Amino acid sequence: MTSEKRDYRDTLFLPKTDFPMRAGLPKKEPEWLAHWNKIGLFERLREQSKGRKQYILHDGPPYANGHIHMGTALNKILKDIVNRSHQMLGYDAHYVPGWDCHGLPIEWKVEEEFRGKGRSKDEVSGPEFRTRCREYASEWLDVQREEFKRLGVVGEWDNPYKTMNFQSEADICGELLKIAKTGQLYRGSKPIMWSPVEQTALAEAEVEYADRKATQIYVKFPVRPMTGTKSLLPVTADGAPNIVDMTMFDGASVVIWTTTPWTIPANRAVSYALNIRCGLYEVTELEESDFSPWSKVGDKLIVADNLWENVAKAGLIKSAKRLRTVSSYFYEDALLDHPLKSMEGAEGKYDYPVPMLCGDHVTADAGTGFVHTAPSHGEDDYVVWISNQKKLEALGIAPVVPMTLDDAGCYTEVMPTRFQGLDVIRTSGKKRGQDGKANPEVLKALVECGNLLARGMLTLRDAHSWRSKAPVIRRATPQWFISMSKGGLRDKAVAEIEKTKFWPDRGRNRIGTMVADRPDWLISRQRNWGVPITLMVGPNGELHTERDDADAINTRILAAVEKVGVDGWFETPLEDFMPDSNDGWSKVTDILDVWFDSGSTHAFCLKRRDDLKDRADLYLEGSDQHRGWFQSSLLESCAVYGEAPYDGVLTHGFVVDEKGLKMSKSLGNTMSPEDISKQYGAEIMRIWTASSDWANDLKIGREIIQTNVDAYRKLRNTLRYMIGALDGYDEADAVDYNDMPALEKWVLHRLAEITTEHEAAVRNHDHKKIFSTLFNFCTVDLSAFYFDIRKDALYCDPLNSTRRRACRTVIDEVFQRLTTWLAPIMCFTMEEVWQARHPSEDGSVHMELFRDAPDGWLNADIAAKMETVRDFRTQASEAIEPLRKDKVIKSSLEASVTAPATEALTSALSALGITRQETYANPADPSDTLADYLIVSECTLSEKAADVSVADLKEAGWTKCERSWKYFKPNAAVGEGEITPRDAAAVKAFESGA
RNA sequence: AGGCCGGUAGCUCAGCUGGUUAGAGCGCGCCCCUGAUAAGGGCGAGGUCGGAAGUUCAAGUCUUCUUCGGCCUACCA
Repeated sequence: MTSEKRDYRDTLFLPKTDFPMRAGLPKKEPEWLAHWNKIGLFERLREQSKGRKQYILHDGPPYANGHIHMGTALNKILKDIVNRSHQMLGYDAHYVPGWDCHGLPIEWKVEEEFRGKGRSKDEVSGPEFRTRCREYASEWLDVQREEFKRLGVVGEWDNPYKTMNFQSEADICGELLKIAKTGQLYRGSKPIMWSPVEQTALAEAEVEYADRKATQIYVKFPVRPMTGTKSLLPVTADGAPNIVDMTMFDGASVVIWTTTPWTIPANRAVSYALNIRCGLYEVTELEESDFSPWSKVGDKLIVADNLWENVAKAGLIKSAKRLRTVSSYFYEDALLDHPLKSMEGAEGKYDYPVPMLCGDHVTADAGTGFVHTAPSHGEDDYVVWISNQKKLEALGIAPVVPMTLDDAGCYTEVMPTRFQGLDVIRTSGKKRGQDGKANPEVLKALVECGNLLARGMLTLRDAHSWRSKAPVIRRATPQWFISMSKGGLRDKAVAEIEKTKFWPDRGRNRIGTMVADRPDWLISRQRNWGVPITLMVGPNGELHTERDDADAINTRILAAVEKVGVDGWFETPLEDFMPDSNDGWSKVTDILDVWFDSGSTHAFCLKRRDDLKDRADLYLEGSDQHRGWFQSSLLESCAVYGEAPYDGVLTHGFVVDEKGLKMSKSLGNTMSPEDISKQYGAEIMRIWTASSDWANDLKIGREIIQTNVDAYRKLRNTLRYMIGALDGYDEADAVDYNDMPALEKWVLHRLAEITTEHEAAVRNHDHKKIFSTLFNFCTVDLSAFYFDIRKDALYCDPLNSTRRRACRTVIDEVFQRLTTWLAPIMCFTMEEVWQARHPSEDGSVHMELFRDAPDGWLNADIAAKMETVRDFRTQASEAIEPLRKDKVIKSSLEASVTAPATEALTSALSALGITRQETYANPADPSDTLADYLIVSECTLSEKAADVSVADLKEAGWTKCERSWKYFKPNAAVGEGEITPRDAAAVKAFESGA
C-alpha cells in the first residue's frame, strides 16, 4: 500500500447546479415581470382556469393621486397572495384592479395648476376643468399601476376598472336613480363651512384657523309663562317637600352667550347640560356707569352658577339674589320666546316657541351654561336639533333646518324683510372679509326688544379660507341624503353584516356598531370633480323619478353620461332630458360623495362585467375602511340590491415603524416600497407581508427587513441544494413508496401533514402560518435533519442504489410542493427555481396547482417513531458536543456512540427498519443504520449502558474511509482497504460506467 | 375627548374552552465542518407574558383600573 491516498472526489455524486446562490433581486425581478408579460401569464391563467369555480377578491380602489406607500403596497401584496393561493388551489381567481378617480384632492391639485397659470377657478369652464382632472387622475393611475406591477401583483392591469370610465360614471348615476326611485333618497339640509367671498363650500382641510375680532353678546330668552307646581326629589334638607311654584319663572329669562350675533335670527332652540349647576338670579342692584345698563333691577336671569359672576360683570350687575336651583324639572317643560319676537318688522316670523334641548356640546368653560342653538349655522347645533326630533315632534315643532343665508352670505327671504339681503361678511371691496351689515342690525333689533343683556368685543381663533384668508361661516344648504330607515336600509345592512364572514372576527362588531349608530348618509357635495346627482327637482320639491315618464328621462340621462361622461349631465340642458312639462323644474348641480362612487364598484365592475361573478368572495382593505369602503359598499348594495356585495371581509392593520409608531414624515420613520424594491427586492416585501400578522398593525424597520432577507437566503439555498441534488434526475428513477427507507416515508408524511395544514391556512388567509410552517420545514426538517443525514447516501451511495434513488424521488416531491406552496408569496424566486428544474419558454410555476398528497403518505406511526429517533439524535449531539469543545474529536464521524437500549428506542428502530449493523454494501438494500441518523461512524445500543457515551474512533484505531470519511474497520480478509465496502461498490459501479 | 382594537424572549410569531419548570424559528454567543462553502451542522444564553389590583386550589389565558400604541370620529381617500 502506498502512502499516497487516492482522491475519490470525482467518484462522488455531489450536487451540481448553476443556480446562483445570490439572487440579485432588484435586477432579476423586472426581468421576470417582462417574461410574464411576454408569455401573457395573466391571460394564460384565465384561459387555463376557464370553467373553474370563481374566487373573486374584489379590489378596493386606491385613490389615483400620488405614489404608493407601504400601506398600499402591503394591501396589494396581500391581495396578490390571496389571489395566487386560490388560483393554485384550483379556483379561477380573476383579479381586476381598480382606481378611485374623482374627488377633492385631485380637484385641489388641478385648481392649483390653473392658478399657477394665472387662471382662477371662475375662468375655467366646467368641461375644461374636468377634462384636466381626468387627465390628472389618469397620469397618476399609470404611475401607480407600474408601482403595483413592480411588486409582482398579477391582475388584469390592461383593463382595470376606474370610477371615471364613462360607463362607470353612467352606472353610478344609474345606481343613485334606482335608490331615488325606491324612495330612500331625500332632500334635507345641513350646515357646512362656506366661504362667502369665494362662494364655495370648504372642507376642513381647506380651512385655517386664525384670530378674528368678534362681537360677543349676552342675550335673554324670555321664559313663557308656566303654571302649577312641581314636586321634586330629593326633598329639602329639613325633610320638607321640595315643591316649586312654576309661576316664579314669570318674567325670567334664560341667558345665552354668542360670538356670532348674526345667527340669532336663525335660532331655534337653547341647549343645556344636566351636569352644569344653574340658578335663577334676581338682580338687586346695578353698577354705576356712564352707559345705561341693559339689565334692570328685578330682572330674573337663569345662568350657570359658576359663570354668574362673569355674566353679572358683563351686564353691569352689582348684586343679585339667587332664588333657587334650576334643573331638568325646568328644562323639560320650559318654552322660551325668541329674543326678536317683539322687534319691529318681525312679521310674526319669531312667534315660534324656542324649546330647551339637552346637548353634549354644552360646557361651563365660558358663556352662561346655555348655548344658543341655530341648526343652520353650526355642526353641534345641527346635531342637537336633529337628534331631538322626538321632543320637537311632541311639541309640534317641525324639525326643519331653515336656510337663512344665500351663497353670498346674505339673509334670504326666510328672514323678515328687515333682515333680507343683509350680508354677514363683506365679500368685496377694501373691507372684504370684515363684518357686514347683519351683526349691527341684529344688535339693534335685540336692543329694541330689550333682550340684549350685554355686549363686547373679543378676539378668538376661528376658521378662515386658506385662499382668501376671509372668515368662513357655517351655513345650511340643501343636501341629499340616503335614509337609513325609510327603506329599512339600516336593518338590512345589519342583517347582512351578521351573515358576512370577517377576518379577524372583531371586524363584524366594529362595522356593526358603526352602521347601527350612523346617521343618514349625506351623499351630496358642492364640488366639481365627481359624478353628478342626476336628479331634477320640480316646483314643489318633487323628484323627476316620481314622474310617469321617469324611465324615459333616466334613459336619456344615462345615455348622455355613458357617451361623454359626467359632462353629459352638466352640459346638457334640462329640456333635453325632460322635454315635457318642465316648467319650474331644475337640475341638481351637486355631485356625489366619492364614497358613493367606490361604494358602487360592485355594480359597475362585478355586475357589469360578464367574466366576474356578481358577488365578491372577499373585500380586503385596511381597518380604516370599516367606515369607508366596506360600509359604503354595503350600504349602496343593500339600498339597491338588498344584500351585501361580499361574502367575506378581511381587514389588515396599518404599517407602523419598528417601535409600533405610525409612519410620518415628521418622525422621519417612513419607508417607501420603491426603496425596498431597489435595495432588497420586492420579494423581501412580500416575505415581510406573508410573515407578519395582518390582523394587527404591521411593524417594519431595518432589523425586521434584515430578518426577512436572512429567511430569503435560507430558503433560496435550500431550494438550490435540491436543484443540485436532483441534477439529472428522471422520474423513471423513482422508487415506489413501499420500497423506500423509513426516513423517506417520514418526509412524505410531513408533506402530507403540511398539505392539510396549508390548505386550511390558505382558506383562512393565514399566510404567516404558511410561511413559518414552510420555513421551519426547510430549516428544521430538511436542512438540519433530512439533508444532513442523506448527504452520505446522496454523495456516496452507488448511483443507482435504492436508498439514493428513493432520496431523489422524495426530494423531487418536496421540491414540487415547496415551490408551489411558496409561489404565491415568493412569486419571483419560485419562478426562478422552477425554471431551473423545468426550463420552458412559456411555462410557469404560477400555472401549477397545489398537489394533493397521495393516500398512504400520512403515517402517524412513522411520525411518532421518528420522533423518538430524533430525540435520541439530540441526546447524541449533546453527548458529542463536549468532546468537540475539548478538541478530542472534530467531525462527528470520528465518534462512536454507545447508548442504553431503551424499549422505546429499540422498538422504534425495528418499526422503522433501522436495523442494519454492517457497513452497507448491497445497493438494493434500502435500510439505514442508527449511525447514519446520527452522522457518526458507529452507534451501539446496550442494555448495560447507563447513559449516552462517546468514544473516539481514531483513538480506537479505525480507518477513515477516503471516500465517505466514515470510520470503519477494514476486513482485510475480503480485500477491504481504504474505503468501505459501500464505497468500493460505488466506485466499481462508477468506473464501469453504470 | 369618545368608539373599537392591540401590547408573549433583540426580531417575527405559537400558546385551544384558565391547569405540568411559557414554546418555535431567526438573530446573538461558543464550537465543528470545508464534498450545499459569501454555504452546512452542533450546543448554549435570552421572556414571568406592558404595569397594578382582584376572582380562583390554579391566570399569559377571566374581571377592573392603569400605561403605551394603532384605527375611526372630514365636502380626505
